[in-house]
Amino acid sequence: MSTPPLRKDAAQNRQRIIEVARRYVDDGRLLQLNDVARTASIGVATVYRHFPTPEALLETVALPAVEKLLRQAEHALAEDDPWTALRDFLAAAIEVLLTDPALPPVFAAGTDALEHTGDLKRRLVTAFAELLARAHAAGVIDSGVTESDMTPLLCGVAYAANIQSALDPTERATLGLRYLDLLLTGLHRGSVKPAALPPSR
Amino acid sequence: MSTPPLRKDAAQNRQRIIEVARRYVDDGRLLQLNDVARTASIGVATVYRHFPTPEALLETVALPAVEKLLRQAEHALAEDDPWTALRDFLAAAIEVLLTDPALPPVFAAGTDALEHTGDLKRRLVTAFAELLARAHAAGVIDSGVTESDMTPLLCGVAYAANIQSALDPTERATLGLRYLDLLLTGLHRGSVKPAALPPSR
DNA sequence: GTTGAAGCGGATGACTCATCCGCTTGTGGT
DNA sequence: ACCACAAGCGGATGAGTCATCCGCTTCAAC
Repeated sequence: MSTPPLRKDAAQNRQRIIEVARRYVDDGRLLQLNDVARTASIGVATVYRHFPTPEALLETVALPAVEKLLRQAEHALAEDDPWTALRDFLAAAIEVLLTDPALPPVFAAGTDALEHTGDLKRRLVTAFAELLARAHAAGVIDSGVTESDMTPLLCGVAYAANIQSALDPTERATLGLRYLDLLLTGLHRGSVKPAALPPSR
Repeated sequence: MSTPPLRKDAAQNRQRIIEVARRYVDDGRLLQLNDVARTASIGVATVYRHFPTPEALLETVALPAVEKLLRQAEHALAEDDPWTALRDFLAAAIEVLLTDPALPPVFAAGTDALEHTGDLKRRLVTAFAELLARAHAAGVIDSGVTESDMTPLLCGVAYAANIQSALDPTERATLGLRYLDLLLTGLHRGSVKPAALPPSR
Protein backbone atom coordinates (compact mmCIF):
# COMPACT_ATOMS: atom_id res chain seq x y z
CA MET A 1 0.00 0.00 0.00
CA SER A 2 2.59 2.55 1.09
CA THR A 3 5.00 3.39 -1.70
CA PRO A 4 8.69 3.30 -0.82
CA PRO A 5 10.23 6.79 -1.10
CA LEU A 6 11.23 7.89 -4.58
CA ARG A 7 14.85 8.01 -5.66
CA LYS A 8 16.25 11.54 -5.64
CA ASP A 9 16.44 11.94 -9.41
CA ALA A 10 13.02 10.42 -9.85
CA ALA A 11 11.48 12.85 -7.39
CA GLN A 12 13.15 15.71 -9.24
CA ASN A 13 11.76 14.57 -12.55
CA ARG A 14 8.33 14.16 -11.10
CA GLN A 15 8.45 17.67 -9.75
CA ARG A 16 9.60 19.04 -13.06
CA ILE A 17 6.77 17.29 -14.86
CA ILE A 18 4.23 18.78 -12.49
CA GLU A 19 5.65 22.26 -12.97
CA VAL A 20 5.49 22.01 -16.72
CA ALA A 21 1.97 20.59 -16.54
CA ARG A 22 0.92 23.46 -14.32
CA ARG A 23 2.02 25.89 -17.01
CA TYR A 24 0.04 23.93 -19.58
CA VAL A 25 -3.08 24.07 -17.46
CA ASP A 26 -2.71 27.76 -16.71
CA ASP A 27 -2.27 28.54 -20.38
CA GLY A 28 -5.35 26.51 -21.17
CA ARG A 29 -3.33 24.17 -23.37
CA LEU A 30 -4.41 20.56 -23.66
CA LEU A 31 -2.39 18.25 -21.41
CA GLN A 32 -0.66 15.80 -23.76
CA LEU A 33 1.78 13.50 -22.08
CA ASN A 34 4.18 13.21 -25.01
CA ASP A 35 4.09 16.94 -25.36
CA VAL A 36 4.73 17.64 -21.70
CA ALA A 37 7.64 15.21 -21.86
CA ARG A 38 9.22 17.08 -24.74
CA THR A 39 8.76 20.47 -23.07
CA ALA A 40 10.26 19.14 -19.86
CA SER A 41 13.15 17.51 -21.76
CA ILE A 42 12.28 14.24 -20.15
CA GLY A 43 11.70 10.88 -21.76
CA VAL A 44 8.14 10.01 -22.63
CA ALA A 45 8.32 6.80 -20.66
CA THR A 46 9.29 8.68 -17.53
CA VAL A 47 6.21 10.82 -17.74
CA TYR A 48 4.00 7.82 -18.38
CA ARG A 49 5.58 6.01 -15.46
CA HIS A 50 4.73 8.81 -13.06
CA PHE A 51 1.34 9.62 -14.55
CA PRO A 52 -0.34 6.90 -16.59
CA THR A 53 -2.95 9.26 -17.98
CA PRO A 54 -3.39 12.99 -18.47
CA GLU A 55 -6.13 12.86 -15.86
CA ALA A 56 -3.73 11.53 -13.24
CA LEU A 57 -1.32 14.34 -13.96
CA LEU A 58 -4.05 16.94 -13.87
CA GLU A 59 -5.21 15.58 -10.58
CA THR A 60 -1.76 15.94 -9.11
CA VAL A 61 -1.52 19.46 -10.46
CA ALA A 62 -4.79 20.25 -8.74
CA LEU A 63 -3.73 18.80 -5.43
CA PRO A 64 -2.48 21.97 -3.70
CA ALA A 65 -5.70 23.73 -4.54
CA VAL A 66 -7.74 20.90 -3.05
CA GLU A 67 -5.63 21.08 0.09
CA LYS A 68 -6.21 24.78 0.32
CA LEU A 69 -9.92 24.30 -0.02
CA LEU A 70 -9.90 21.63 2.63
CA ARG A 71 -8.22 24.04 5.04
CA GLN A 72 -10.89 26.60 4.24
CA ALA A 73 -13.61 24.06 4.92
CA GLU A 74 -12.10 23.30 8.29
CA HIS A 75 -11.83 26.99 8.97
CA ALA A 76 -15.49 27.38 8.10
CA LEU A 77 -16.38 24.70 10.62
CA ALA A 78 -15.08 27.02 13.31
CA GLU A 79 -17.61 29.69 12.35
CA ASP A 80 -20.61 30.00 14.66
CA ASP A 81 -23.45 30.79 12.32
CA PRO A 82 -24.18 27.75 10.15
CA TRP A 83 -25.51 29.75 7.27
CA THR A 84 -22.54 32.11 7.14
CA ALA A 85 -20.18 29.18 7.40
CA LEU A 86 -21.79 27.34 4.53
CA ARG A 87 -22.16 30.41 2.36
CA ASP A 88 -18.60 31.59 2.83
CA PHE A 89 -17.21 28.20 2.14
CA LEU A 90 -19.24 27.82 -1.02
CA ALA A 91 -18.05 31.22 -2.15
CA ALA A 92 -14.46 30.23 -1.54
CA ALA A 93 -14.99 27.02 -3.46
CA ILE A 94 -16.46 28.85 -6.44
CA GLU A 95 -13.63 31.30 -6.43
CA VAL A 96 -11.03 28.55 -6.50
CA LEU A 97 -12.95 26.56 -9.09
CA LEU A 98 -13.00 29.54 -11.41
CA THR A 99 -9.45 30.60 -10.71
CA ASP A 100 -7.67 27.31 -11.15
CA PRO A 101 -8.53 25.45 -14.36
CA ALA A 102 -7.14 22.23 -12.92
CA LEU A 103 -9.90 21.97 -10.38
CA PRO A 104 -13.21 21.60 -12.20
CA PRO A 105 -12.38 18.19 -13.70
CA VAL A 106 -11.34 16.91 -10.28
CA PHE A 107 -14.55 18.13 -8.73
CA ALA A 108 -16.71 16.77 -11.48
CA ALA A 109 -15.14 13.31 -11.31
CA GLY A 110 -16.56 10.84 -8.83
CA THR A 111 -14.59 10.57 -5.61
CA ASP A 112 -13.49 7.06 -6.43
CA ALA A 113 -12.33 7.78 -9.96
CA LEU A 114 -9.51 9.79 -8.45
CA GLU A 115 -6.22 8.00 -7.99
CA HIS A 116 -4.18 10.58 -6.15
CA THR A 117 -6.75 12.93 -4.77
CA GLY A 118 -9.44 10.51 -3.76
CA ASP A 119 -8.65 10.51 -0.10
CA LEU A 120 -8.21 14.23 0.15
CA LYS A 121 -11.40 14.87 -1.74
CA ARG A 122 -13.28 12.48 0.47
CA ARG A 123 -12.13 14.47 3.48
CA LEU A 124 -13.26 17.62 1.77
CA VAL A 125 -16.65 16.14 1.06
CA THR A 126 -16.92 15.07 4.68
CA ALA A 127 -16.19 18.55 6.02
CA PHE A 128 -18.65 19.80 3.49
CA ALA A 129 -21.33 17.38 4.62
CA GLU A 130 -20.81 18.54 8.17
CA LEU A 131 -21.34 22.17 7.16
CA LEU A 132 -24.49 21.16 5.38
CA ALA A 133 -25.74 19.08 8.30
CA ARG A 134 -25.36 22.04 10.62
CA ALA A 135 -27.26 24.25 8.24
CA HIS A 136 -29.99 21.65 8.07
CA ALA A 137 -30.09 21.35 11.85
CA ALA A 138 -30.48 25.10 12.11
CA GLY A 139 -33.27 24.94 9.56
CA VAL A 140 -31.73 27.59 7.36
CA ILE A 141 -31.61 25.51 4.23
CA ASP A 142 -34.03 23.71 1.96
CA SER A 143 -34.60 20.34 3.55
CA GLY A 144 -34.72 18.55 0.23
CA VAL A 145 -31.12 19.33 -0.59
CA THR A 146 -28.73 16.56 0.28
CA GLU A 147 -24.99 16.41 0.55
CA SER A 148 -24.75 14.63 -2.78
CA ASP A 149 -26.45 17.56 -4.48
CA MET A 150 -23.84 20.04 -3.41
CA THR A 151 -20.86 19.05 -5.51
CA PRO A 152 -22.89 18.90 -8.73
CA LEU A 153 -24.56 22.22 -7.98
CA LEU A 154 -21.22 23.81 -7.29
CA CYS A 155 -19.80 22.42 -10.51
CA GLY A 156 -22.87 23.65 -12.31
CA VAL A 157 -22.38 27.19 -11.07
CA ALA A 158 -18.71 27.11 -12.04
CA TYR A 159 -19.62 25.67 -15.41
CA ALA A 160 -22.20 28.35 -16.05
CA ALA A 161 -19.71 31.10 -15.32
CA ASN A 162 -17.07 29.43 -17.45
CA ILE A 163 -19.32 29.44 -20.49
CA GLN A 164 -18.76 33.17 -20.76
CA SER A 165 -15.38 32.32 -22.23
CA ALA A 166 -14.87 35.82 -23.53
CA LEU A 167 -14.50 37.17 -20.01
CA ASP A 168 -11.15 37.13 -18.28
CA PRO A 169 -10.75 34.88 -15.23
CA THR A 170 -11.39 37.62 -12.69
CA GLU A 171 -14.63 38.70 -14.29
CA ARG A 172 -15.67 35.09 -14.55
CA ALA A 173 -15.04 34.61 -10.85
CA THR A 174 -17.26 37.60 -10.10
CA LEU A 175 -19.96 36.24 -12.34
CA GLY A 176 -19.66 32.88 -10.62
CA LEU A 177 -20.23 34.51 -7.25
CA ARG A 178 -23.29 36.23 -8.61
CA TYR A 179 -24.67 32.92 -9.86
CA LEU A 180 -23.86 31.34 -6.53
CA ASP A 181 -25.84 34.10 -4.88
CA LEU A 182 -28.84 33.15 -6.98
CA LEU A 183 -28.45 29.55 -5.97
CA LEU A 184 -28.03 30.45 -2.32
CA THR A 185 -31.21 32.47 -2.41
CA GLY A 186 -32.90 29.37 -3.74
CA LEU A 187 -31.40 27.22 -1.04
CA HIS A 188 -32.01 29.47 1.90
CA ARG A 189 -34.94 29.04 4.21
CA GLY A 190 -35.77 31.49 6.93
CA SER A 191 -37.64 34.61 7.76
CA VAL A 192 -35.10 37.05 6.39
CA LYS A 193 -33.56 37.25 3.00
CA PRO A 194 -30.00 36.02 3.34
CA ALA A 195 -27.39 38.73 3.17
CA ALA A 196 -25.76 38.87 -0.21
CA LEU A 197 -22.20 37.74 -0.47
CA PRO A 198 -19.62 40.30 0.56
CA PRO A 199 -18.08 42.13 -2.41
CA SER A 200 -15.46 39.38 -2.95
CA ARG A 201 -12.32 39.93 -0.85
CA MET B 1 -25.74 32.34 -50.27
CA SER B 2 -28.47 29.78 -51.04
CA THR B 3 -27.03 26.37 -51.80
CA PRO B 4 -28.30 24.68 -54.96
CA PRO B 5 -30.36 21.61 -54.07
CA LEU B 6 -28.40 18.43 -53.38
CA ARG B 7 -28.28 15.62 -55.87
CA LYS B 8 -30.63 12.79 -54.94
CA ASP B 9 -27.94 10.30 -53.93
CA ALA B 10 -26.05 12.96 -52.02
CA ALA B 11 -29.12 13.85 -50.01
CA GLN B 12 -29.62 10.19 -49.25
CA ASN B 13 -26.06 9.80 -48.03
CA ARG B 14 -26.36 12.88 -45.93
CA GLN B 15 -29.47 11.54 -44.32
CA ARG B 16 -27.84 8.19 -43.67
CA ILE B 17 -24.89 9.89 -42.01
CA ILE B 18 -27.16 11.86 -39.73
CA GLU B 19 -29.05 8.74 -38.76
CA VAL B 20 -25.90 6.87 -37.88
CA ALA B 21 -24.58 9.86 -35.97
CA ARG B 22 -27.81 10.05 -34.02
CA ARG B 23 -27.28 6.48 -32.88
CA TYR B 24 -23.74 7.35 -31.81
CA VAL B 25 -24.93 10.29 -29.78
CA ASP B 26 -27.74 8.35 -28.15
CA ASP B 27 -25.35 5.56 -27.20
CA GLY B 28 -22.99 8.11 -25.74
CA ARG B 29 -20.26 7.07 -28.15
CA LEU B 30 -17.76 9.65 -29.30
CA LEU B 31 -18.57 11.07 -32.73
CA GLN B 32 -15.61 10.15 -34.93
CA LEU B 33 -16.05 10.98 -38.56
CA ASN B 34 -14.00 8.08 -39.90
CA ASP B 35 -15.87 5.78 -37.62
CA VAL B 36 -19.29 7.06 -38.59
CA ALA B 37 -18.29 6.65 -42.22
CA ARG B 38 -17.38 3.01 -41.72
CA THR B 39 -20.58 2.28 -39.82
CA ALA B 40 -22.63 3.95 -42.49
CA SER B 41 -20.72 2.11 -45.25
CA ILE B 42 -19.97 5.43 -46.84
CA GLY B 43 -16.64 6.81 -47.92
CA VAL B 44 -14.79 8.94 -45.43
CA ALA B 45 -14.52 11.81 -47.85
CA THR B 46 -18.27 11.88 -48.28
CA VAL B 47 -18.76 12.33 -44.59
CA TYR B 48 -16.11 15.04 -44.42
CA ARG B 49 -17.65 16.79 -47.40
CA HIS B 50 -21.02 17.03 -45.71
CA PHE B 51 -19.69 17.74 -42.23
CA PRO B 52 -16.19 19.17 -41.97
CA THR B 53 -15.98 18.55 -38.22
CA PRO B 54 -17.67 16.36 -35.65
CA GLU B 55 -19.17 19.52 -34.16
CA ALA B 56 -20.90 20.35 -37.43
CA LEU B 57 -22.41 16.89 -37.56
CA LEU B 58 -23.47 17.04 -33.94
CA GLU B 59 -25.10 20.35 -34.57
CA THR B 60 -27.10 18.94 -37.42
CA VAL B 61 -28.10 15.99 -35.31
CA ALA B 62 -29.34 18.40 -32.66
CA LEU B 63 -31.32 20.49 -35.10
CA PRO B 64 -34.76 18.88 -34.70
CA ALA B 65 -34.53 19.27 -30.95
CA VAL B 66 -33.70 22.94 -31.30
CA GLU B 67 -36.67 23.37 -33.59
CA LYS B 68 -38.91 21.66 -31.11
CA LEU B 69 -37.67 23.92 -28.35
CA LEU B 70 -38.24 26.97 -30.49
CA ARG B 71 -41.86 25.92 -31.00
CA GLN B 72 -42.21 25.54 -27.26
CA ALA B 73 -40.79 29.00 -26.70
CA GLU B 74 -43.32 30.44 -29.11
CA HIS B 75 -46.03 28.52 -27.37
CA ALA B 76 -44.87 29.92 -24.03
CA LEU B 77 -45.17 33.44 -25.44
CA ALA B 78 -48.89 32.81 -25.76
CA GLU B 79 -49.21 32.21 -22.02
CA ASP B 80 -50.69 35.07 -20.01
CA ASP B 81 -48.76 34.96 -16.77
CA PRO B 82 -45.15 35.96 -17.43
CA TRP B 83 -43.77 33.93 -14.56
CA THR B 84 -45.58 30.76 -15.56
CA ALA B 85 -44.52 31.24 -19.15
CA LEU B 86 -40.88 31.63 -18.24
CA ARG B 87 -40.88 28.82 -15.74
CA ASP B 88 -42.59 26.33 -18.00
CA PHE B 89 -40.31 27.11 -20.86
CA LEU B 90 -37.23 26.73 -18.74
CA ALA B 91 -38.51 23.42 -17.49
CA ALA B 92 -39.09 22.25 -21.03
CA ALA B 93 -35.61 23.35 -21.98
CA ILE B 94 -34.02 21.47 -19.11
CA GLU B 95 -35.98 18.40 -19.96
CA VAL B 96 -34.81 18.44 -23.56
CA LEU B 97 -31.24 19.27 -22.57
CA LEU B 98 -31.12 16.25 -20.31
CA THR B 99 -32.92 13.96 -22.67
CA ASP B 100 -30.99 14.61 -25.85
CA PRO B 101 -27.22 14.39 -25.46
CA ALA B 102 -26.75 16.28 -28.71
CA LEU B 103 -28.10 19.47 -27.28
CA PRO B 104 -25.82 20.59 -24.46
CA PRO B 105 -22.82 21.26 -26.70
CA VAL B 106 -24.98 23.32 -29.03
CA PHE B 107 -26.33 25.35 -26.15
CA ALA B 108 -22.95 25.86 -24.58
CA ALA B 109 -21.39 27.06 -27.83
CA GLY B 110 -21.63 30.73 -28.71
CA THR B 111 -24.42 31.53 -31.15
CA ASP B 112 -21.94 32.51 -33.81
CA ALA B 113 -19.76 29.42 -33.51
CA LEU B 114 -22.63 27.45 -34.95
CA GLU B 115 -22.56 26.83 -38.65
CA HIS B 116 -25.89 25.17 -39.24
CA THR B 117 -27.88 26.05 -36.17
CA GLY B 118 -26.78 29.62 -35.64
CA ASP B 119 -29.85 31.21 -37.13
CA LEU B 120 -32.27 28.91 -35.42
CA LYS B 121 -30.58 29.36 -32.11
CA ARG B 122 -30.63 33.10 -32.48
CA ARG B 123 -34.37 32.96 -32.97
CA LEU B 124 -34.64 30.80 -29.90
CA VAL B 125 -32.57 33.25 -27.88
CA THR B 126 -34.79 36.07 -29.10
CA ALA B 127 -37.99 34.36 -28.02
CA PHE B 128 -36.26 33.63 -24.77
CA ALA B 129 -35.25 37.25 -24.26
CA GLU B 130 -38.84 38.25 -24.84
CA LEU B 131 -40.05 35.87 -22.14
CA LEU B 132 -37.48 37.30 -19.80
CA ALA B 133 -38.35 40.88 -20.65
CA ARG B 134 -41.97 40.24 -19.82
CA ALA B 135 -41.02 38.71 -16.50
CA HIS B 136 -38.87 41.73 -15.78
CA ALA B 137 -41.67 44.10 -16.72
CA ALA B 138 -44.00 42.27 -14.37
CA GLY B 139 -41.37 42.56 -11.65
CA VAL B 140 -41.44 38.86 -10.88
CA ILE B 141 -37.78 38.25 -11.44
CA ASP B 142 -34.47 39.42 -10.02
CA SER B 143 -33.69 42.63 -11.86
CA GLY B 144 -29.98 41.87 -11.99
CA VAL B 145 -30.46 38.87 -14.21
CA THR B 146 -29.99 39.58 -17.86
CA GLU B 147 -30.81 37.67 -20.97
CA SER B 148 -27.16 36.68 -21.39
CA ASP B 149 -27.20 34.99 -18.00
CA MET B 150 -29.96 32.64 -18.92
CA THR B 151 -28.27 30.30 -21.36
CA PRO B 152 -25.27 29.76 -19.09
CA LEU B 153 -27.47 29.19 -16.07
CA LEU B 154 -29.56 26.72 -17.98
CA CYS B 155 -26.46 24.88 -19.15
CA GLY B 156 -25.18 24.93 -15.60
CA VAL B 157 -28.30 23.27 -14.29
CA ALA B 158 -28.16 20.63 -17.01
CA TYR B 159 -24.49 20.10 -16.34
CA ALA B 160 -25.06 19.66 -12.63
CA ALA B 161 -27.71 17.03 -13.22
CA ASN B 162 -25.52 15.28 -15.76
CA ILE B 163 -22.70 14.85 -13.29
CA GLN B 164 -24.76 12.18 -11.58
CA SER B 165 -23.72 9.89 -14.39
CA ALA B 166 -24.81 6.79 -12.51
CA LEU B 167 -28.45 7.80 -12.85
CA ASP B 168 -30.43 6.85 -15.92
CA PRO B 169 -31.61 9.65 -18.20
CA THR B 170 -35.11 9.84 -16.74
CA GLU B 171 -33.86 10.18 -13.19
CA ARG B 172 -31.35 12.76 -14.33
CA ALA B 173 -34.13 14.77 -15.96
CA THR B 174 -36.06 14.73 -12.69
CA LEU B 175 -32.99 15.83 -10.81
CA GLY B 176 -32.47 18.61 -13.33
CA LEU B 177 -35.98 19.88 -12.74
CA ARG B 178 -35.33 19.90 -9.03
CA TYR B 179 -32.17 21.94 -9.53
CA LEU B 180 -34.05 24.26 -11.82
CA ASP B 181 -36.59 24.73 -9.07
CA LEU B 182 -33.83 25.84 -6.75
CA LEU B 183 -32.60 28.31 -9.33
CA LEU B 184 -36.09 29.59 -9.99
CA THR B 185 -36.61 30.21 -6.31
CA GLY B 186 -33.45 32.27 -6.41
CA LEU B 187 -34.62 34.15 -9.46
CA HIS B 188 -38.14 34.82 -8.36
CA ARG B 189 -39.20 38.08 -6.82
CA GLY B 190 -42.61 38.65 -5.39
CA SER B 191 -44.73 38.37 -2.31
CA VAL B 192 -45.55 34.71 -2.64
CA LYS B 193 -43.28 31.77 -3.01
CA PRO B 194 -43.50 30.64 -6.61
CA ALA B 195 -45.42 27.44 -7.10
CA ALA B 196 -43.10 24.52 -7.54
CA LEU B 197 -42.92 22.94 -10.92
CA PRO B 198 -45.71 20.52 -11.73
CA PRO B 199 -44.68 16.85 -11.34
CA SER B 200 -43.08 16.79 -14.83
CA ARG B 201 -44.97 17.63 -17.96
C1' DG C 1 34.05 0.05 -4.92
C1' DT C 2 30.67 -3.16 -6.06
C1' DT C 3 26.22 -4.59 -7.07
C1' DG C 4 21.54 -4.88 -7.98
C1' DA C 5 17.44 -2.52 -8.02
C1' DA C 6 15.17 1.67 -9.54
C1' DG C 7 14.70 4.63 -13.05
C1' DC C 8 15.49 6.50 -17.74
C1' DG C 9 14.63 7.45 -22.71
C1' DG C 10 13.61 7.17 -27.36
C1' DA C 11 12.62 4.02 -31.15
C1' DT C 12 8.65 1.97 -32.58
C1' DG C 13 4.02 -0.10 -33.94
C1' DA C 14 -0.77 0.77 -33.38
C1' DC C 15 -4.12 4.00 -34.20
C1' DT C 16 -6.66 8.26 -35.55
C1' DC C 17 -7.27 12.17 -38.67
C1' DA C 18 -8.41 14.56 -42.86
C1' DT C 19 -6.98 15.29 -47.77
C1' DC C 20 -6.32 14.38 -52.49
C1' DC C 21 -7.45 12.71 -56.89
C1' DG C 22 -8.96 9.25 -60.26
C1' DC C 23 -13.41 7.14 -60.90
C1' DT C 24 -18.69 6.82 -60.90
C1' DT C 25 -23.30 8.50 -61.22
C1' DG C 26 -27.13 11.49 -61.56
C1' DT C 27 -29.16 15.14 -64.45
C1' DG C 28 -30.46 18.42 -68.02
C1' DG C 29 -30.26 18.94 -72.85
C1' DT C 30 -30.96 17.13 -77.46
C1' DA D 1 -32.44 7.02 -75.93
C1' DC D 2 -28.28 8.98 -75.66
C1' DC D 3 -24.60 12.23 -74.47
C1' DA D 4 -21.70 15.37 -71.81
C1' DC D 5 -20.31 17.02 -67.80
C1' DA D 6 -20.80 18.69 -63.36
C1' DA D 7 -21.57 16.81 -58.87
C1' DG D 8 -20.42 13.49 -55.95
C1' DC D 9 -17.93 9.36 -54.35
C1' DG D 10 -14.42 6.51 -51.90
C1' DG D 11 -10.34 4.68 -50.19
C1' DA D 12 -5.34 4.98 -50.28
C1' DT D 13 -2.30 7.63 -47.99
C1' DG D 14 0.85 10.94 -45.31
C1' DA D 15 0.85 13.49 -41.19
C1' DG D 16 0.31 13.29 -36.46
C1' DT D 17 -0.64 11.34 -31.78
C1' DC D 18 -0.40 7.64 -28.26
C1' DA D 19 1.67 4.51 -25.11
C1' DT D 20 4.83 0.44 -24.67
C1' DC D 21 8.95 -2.10 -24.55
C1' DC D 22 13.58 -2.98 -23.49
C1' DG D 23 18.58 -2.08 -23.43
C1' DC D 24 21.15 1.31 -20.93
C1' DT D 25 22.26 4.56 -16.92
C1' DT D 26 22.23 6.13 -12.26
C1' DC D 27 21.40 5.93 -7.44
C1' DA D 28 22.21 4.20 -2.91
C1' DA D 29 22.97 0.43 0.41
C1' DC D 30 26.57 -2.15 1.97
